[in-house]
Amino acid sequence: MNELIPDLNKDLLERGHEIYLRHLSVDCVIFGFHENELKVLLLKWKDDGPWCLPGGFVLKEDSLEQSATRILKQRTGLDNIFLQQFHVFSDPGREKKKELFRYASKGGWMMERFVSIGFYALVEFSKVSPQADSFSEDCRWWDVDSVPKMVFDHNEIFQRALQELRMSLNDHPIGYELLPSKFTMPELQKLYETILGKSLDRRNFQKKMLALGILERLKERKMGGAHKAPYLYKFNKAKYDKALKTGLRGGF
Amino acid sequence: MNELIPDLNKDLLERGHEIYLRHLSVDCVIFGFHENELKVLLLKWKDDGPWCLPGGFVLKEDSLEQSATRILKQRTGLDNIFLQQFHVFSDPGREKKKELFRYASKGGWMMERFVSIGFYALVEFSKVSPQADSFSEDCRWWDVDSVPKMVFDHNEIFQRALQELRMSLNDHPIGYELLPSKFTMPELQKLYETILGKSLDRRNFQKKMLALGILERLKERKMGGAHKAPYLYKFNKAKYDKALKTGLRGGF
DNA sequence: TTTTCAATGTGTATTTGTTACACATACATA
DNA sequence: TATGTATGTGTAACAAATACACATTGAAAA
Repeated sequence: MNELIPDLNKDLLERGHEIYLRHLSVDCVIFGFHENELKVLLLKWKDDGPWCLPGGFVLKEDSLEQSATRILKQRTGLDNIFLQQFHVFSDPGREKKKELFRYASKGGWMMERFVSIGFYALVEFSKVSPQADSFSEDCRWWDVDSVPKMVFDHNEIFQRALQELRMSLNDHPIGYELLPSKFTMPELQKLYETILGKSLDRRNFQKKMLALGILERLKERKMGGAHKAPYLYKFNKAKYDKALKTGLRGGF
Repeated sequence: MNELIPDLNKDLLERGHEIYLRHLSVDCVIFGFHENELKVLLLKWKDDGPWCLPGGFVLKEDSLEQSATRILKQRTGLDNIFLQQFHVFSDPGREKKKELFRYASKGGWMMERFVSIGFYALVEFSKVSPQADSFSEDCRWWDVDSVPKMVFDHNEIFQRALQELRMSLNDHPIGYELLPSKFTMPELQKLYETILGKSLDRRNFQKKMLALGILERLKERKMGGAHKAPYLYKFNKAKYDKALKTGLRGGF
């Protein structure tokens, strides 16, 4: 439980409007990469409730980004997470069967309509310790290819996040937030293949990545594997950040 | 005045929360193209108030897209406008000097904090008849290179919209909404050059555009110019729409 | 009527980037 | 010590982007 932000309880569910902006929620699609699989962190509501995206509300004095950061801190224990606003979900009928949510009373603020801002986050899998809140009985990683049916429009939000992530891959570098600081070229390639959902040519991938000029090869090699030891690489953070801002591909 | 949606008046400004979602607004960056210049449609508040982006609020039963569509209909008279959600502006301090807005009383809902969803719209200049509302004394097109200082963070919203438009140009076709149905290749090129803010090679531009396979050359030529008459083209709408959805550039 | 001018239509060589593919190397295991 | 498999590297074929030149046309000027 975070001592600064009171965790939600039944009372707060009804009086949330005293500290949160009405009608606004934030849903986070938290991506991680582990054992060559792209993962997403999901919560499960108590009493055998449905799975859902980690989400929360917007404090009256916070921006959306601050709110998302707070929510991510609660679920992952991490600060300084890569965050990207990607879409606002505002279909008036998006919250189907909300009345079944047993923690909200009929007239409470939570039963009002919510417009939700979708963020996706990229985190280093090994640094995350999934944390459930007082409404959740479980919080764990799912493979992106087999996420369960979720509440409301959360499957749609997740799919949209994945689509945005894929598209951004063509113009922006990725990996710094998802991989450990030292990694091998095959690991980086697996990350790309996993996000894109298709396999790439090993040699051409290496050429392309190196041509971006954001990688530095270390003198070490990764030992312990059953085969030839691959080189370790790290990102040149300055060049990586510049590529994040300016984009990679020229176009017109 | 729209008969379905009551125009705002002083009373409604204070009781807006009865029909609108609190804390939520929509701001629209409406782009048009005229005489080889990219234009944006701005409003000016009455009594020599500041310039601002056309905006409005979200009816309790509407999605953001429906709200933006309604606002655009009011300002331009047009239906079926190309609309693109691009960013949410939620800095708690974004509405500087809001207390100077003389139409809102101190305790009224409008003086509460607003989070604004930015949309950009592309419209055919010649079809638009700019319409002020009861709060505005002027509504007109500005060249994107010389927009005036606007209220709150509206200059930032505008710049962000322009940036998003530029970036989308690399992956998505543009022109259908901004040009008349028949246009010449030089006109299309001018549109690209204006949005990108740089000049392009005439011959290579033509090759690239034709290679996209979304254009059809007509047998007519555009007569009346002082020089050789250029061919007229039109978009193949089906292929254009497909390219809008799937994107143009392969990437990985 | 003829000439001139400026913008349009079209083609080609060069450079750059992408794709496809093959062989040598090295580490752990057997 | 031999083996298998993943890694490191190079090159030819192909496609795309760029740079650049000359012929054509219509209006306007001479």
